[in-house]
Amino acid sequence: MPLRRYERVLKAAADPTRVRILKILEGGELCVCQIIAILGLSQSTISRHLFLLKMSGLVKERREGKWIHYSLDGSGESPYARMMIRTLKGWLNDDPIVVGDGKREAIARKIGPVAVCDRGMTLPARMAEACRPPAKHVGAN
Amino acid sequence: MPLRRYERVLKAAADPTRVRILKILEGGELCVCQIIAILGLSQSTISRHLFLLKMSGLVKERREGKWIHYSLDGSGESPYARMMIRTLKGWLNDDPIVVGDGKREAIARKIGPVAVCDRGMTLPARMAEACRPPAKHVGAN
DNA sequence: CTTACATATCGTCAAATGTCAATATGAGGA
DNA sequence: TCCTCATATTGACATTTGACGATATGTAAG
Repeated sequence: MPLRRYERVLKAAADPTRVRILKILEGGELCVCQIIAILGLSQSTISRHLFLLKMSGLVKERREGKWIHYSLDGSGESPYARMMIRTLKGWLNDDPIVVGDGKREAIARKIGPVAVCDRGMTLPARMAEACRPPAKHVGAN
Repeated sequence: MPLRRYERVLKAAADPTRVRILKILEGGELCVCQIIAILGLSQSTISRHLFLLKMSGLVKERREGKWIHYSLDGSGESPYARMMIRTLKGWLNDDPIVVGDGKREAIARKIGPVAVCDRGMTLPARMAEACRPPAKHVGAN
């Protein structure tokens, strides 16, 4: 039933936190701990969002030892995920929240997953203070 | 704030009832009473959905005396609504619910808004019985 | 087979969402 | 003006959703 599939993809892409995840994944795969550090939300919250994104076919996972790396997918048979991923690349690039995430994404990529996990899934304060930590609930912005 | 605008459009388009409205509007404008008759939901429910669709820029309204006609919009400055409307035209066309709506849509267009309203916002039983009335909550299907 | 650690799942709570019945609004006609 | 009728708005209620802390799972290392 296509409507169900459509609904899952659209609902997955409609949530602000999940779009933020999709946007930072545009730069390539990231491990869960990096995503947690970038968005500043709890580990269980991020895990749940990743699950929903995976169910909709928007992202895929890759195990590497203890770490799990997520990346954009859109290779499934449903056209919805593919279209959303492609379209999103041209959207929201000047949104302040997305820009802030991008800065923290750069830091997380530079220091790598291991360093992020060692730090308890946070980014170095001095490097990250330039870009304010994200609001707990995006809706508040 | 683009993320807000994006969220409003995506959330509007993600709801099954609202997609159904968008799909039947692809055939041209319809008055509220026709939409009520086609979807088989309460008048207040339809009115609320139309409001959300209007706020997101996906539909626009046109008064004509007592009647208000809704049609697809997507002419606003935000690219989100425009893209969604264009993309949706190629999607869900073989979904059973959308197909059923299409049959009732044809009936509603044939007999016109006045006849639909006179009948208390329902379609002629004999003509409509071929296509089962829609489930109250789409999710049940 | 333990320990340590990255991630997933569960339980709970508050907020948002969808639906309906009832009521309000507002335009046309008597 | 008053009535009728198409649509909008409100209030109540159930369901869904997103957040978190606590706990479970599973892999790597010792």
